[in-house]
This record gives sequence, structure tokens and C-alpha cells, in this order.
Amino acid sequence: MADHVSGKGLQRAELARRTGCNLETIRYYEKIGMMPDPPRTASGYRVYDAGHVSRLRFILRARELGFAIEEIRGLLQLVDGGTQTCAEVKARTESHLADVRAKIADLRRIERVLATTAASCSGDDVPECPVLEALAS
Amino acid sequence: MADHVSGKGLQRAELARRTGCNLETIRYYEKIGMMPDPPRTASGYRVYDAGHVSRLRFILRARELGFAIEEIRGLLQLVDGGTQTCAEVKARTESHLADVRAKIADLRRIERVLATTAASCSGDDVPECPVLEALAS
DNA sequence: GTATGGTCTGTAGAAACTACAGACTCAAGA
DNA sequence: TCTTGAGTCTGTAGTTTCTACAGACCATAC
Repeated sequence: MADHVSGKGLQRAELARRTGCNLETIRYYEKIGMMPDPPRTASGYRVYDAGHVSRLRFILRARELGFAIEEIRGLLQLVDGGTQTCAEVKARTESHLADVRAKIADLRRIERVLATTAASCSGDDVPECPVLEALAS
Repeated sequence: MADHVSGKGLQRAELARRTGCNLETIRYYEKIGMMPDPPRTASGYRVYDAGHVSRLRFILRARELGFAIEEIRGLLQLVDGGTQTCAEVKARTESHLADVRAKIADLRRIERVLATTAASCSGDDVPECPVLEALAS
């Protein structure tokens, strides 16, 4: 395999290793058009370069930050089009930030309920439990 | 339809209405064994009673609080077995509480990154954007 | 008797992957 | 040169938690 890949090309496993991405996920991103179809060796092996590495890192980082695939697709279009403006990106980021804050608020409400009911639990071997009662009510 | 349902039985739509559950979700919970198979009228219509209402409310409330289906199944087993002890329920609740808190911590980290990069955005019509740069790095 | 609307079933789709089977390719060692 | 083991290829199915739809059946009202 070395002849076509030597020097600069990476195989899929190496791209996965460098980015921390799951092997199969790379193929998945290719299938849904988030990653470009890479060139192939004569025998059909994918060959990646530094551009693929940074694009995949971009996607993974955005996923980590909770952007949905379609949102990332939007960000990538801005990047790919070369026509992105700071204003657009800022708007999308702030809208996403609002989503994240709403999720945090939800979880904190849940946290309060769980903490309160758990605290009211005796922890004894009795068959009644305030948590179950709280859930049923 | 009234002859078999009259007096106390509910149809699916009415159960959905009383619990706020989606119509199809009821059938789904039945399929995966979270809800018992209800009795049927002669023509095959499901007939629910107050027991179904409260069990479904239990499930929905637990889902709202972020318990996964399998976790709820565990809680329901404790309920159904009639052998649940406060200790077991407390342990499961606290384990779940820890999960919720971890999720909150993750989201707050995300929030910080998003807020910081959005703030560093000029919001101008320029093609460079610190958010995209932050994602790419 | 027909129109309307609820219910039935099985199945497919959404989101974002993950895993597997069976075939092929490559590099290295005996 | 042959074999062995690891990497890769493809397509497809499974995961989780629902949601939606098609086509048939049933019940009620006019």
C-alpha cells in the first residue's frame, strides 16, 4: 500500500487516530456529505491529507460543543463558500448558545427534583419510597 | 364503540389526552413492554383504566427527569415486584443524579467556550471569524 | 346509506452513529 | 513463494426513543 500513500497520504485508521474519531464515523461523514470523497489508490483505498484532518477536527469539535449535524453543515457552507461573514457566524453561535443555556436550565430543574426526593429517602428497607411517589404523582 | 368502553374504560386517544402523551408513543411503550397489554373490546380496540393512566404518568415523568427507558424499566420492576426498598430506589436515583450533574458540567463548559468566542466576534461583514478559527484549531 | 373520524396493524423514517459479514489487499516473515 | 495477520472495502443492520404513514377496519351521526 505504501506506493500511493507514501510521503503524505493517510489511510482511514491513521486519520481516525490523529483526530480521535471512530473509524466508521469517518465513512459515515463521507456518506452524508460532511467530508469530501477522498481520492483513492488503484486498489480503492481512501487517501487523506492534512485538509481532511483539519476539516474532521472542525466537525468533531463542533459536535463536542453540541452543534447538530445540520448546524455544522451550515457552518461548513460558510467556510466552503468563502463568503462567510463574522455576522452570520456570530448569529448562529448565539442562537446555539441560547439552546445550550435552555438545556442547562432544564437539567438544573431536574437536578433539584432528584436531589430533593433522594434526600427525602430514608434509605431503609421499607417498601414505600418518596421518589416513586413523586414520580407517580 | 361505547358499549364496551362505557363507564370506566378509555380509548387510546383519551389516555393520550389525559397524560399528554403522544398517541403512537403509547403503542410503542406497549410494544417494548413498559406498558402492559391492555384488554380489548370484541372488535380489538384497546381499553385502558386508571391504572394505565398512572403508570403512563410515572413513565412520562421519569422520562422528563431524564431517566433512560432501561432505567425506568428498572424502577418499574421495583414497583411491580412489590419488593422495592427505599434503599434500592435511593441508590438508583443518586446514580442518575450524578449523571445529570455530569451533563450539566459538560454543558457549562460548552457554554463558556461559545460565549467567549461569540464575544470575540466583531459581528462585522469581514470574512474571518474567531469562532470558525476556534473550531478549526 | 353514507360521511366522518377514530382505531387497528405493520412498517419506515429521523439522528447520529456503531458494528458486523464477507471479500479484497498489503506487508512481512518462513 | 507462500502464508499469515492486519488493514480496508462494501453494504447492511442495529442502536435509542420515538413519530408518522398507509391501508384496512369500526363506530357514530345524519
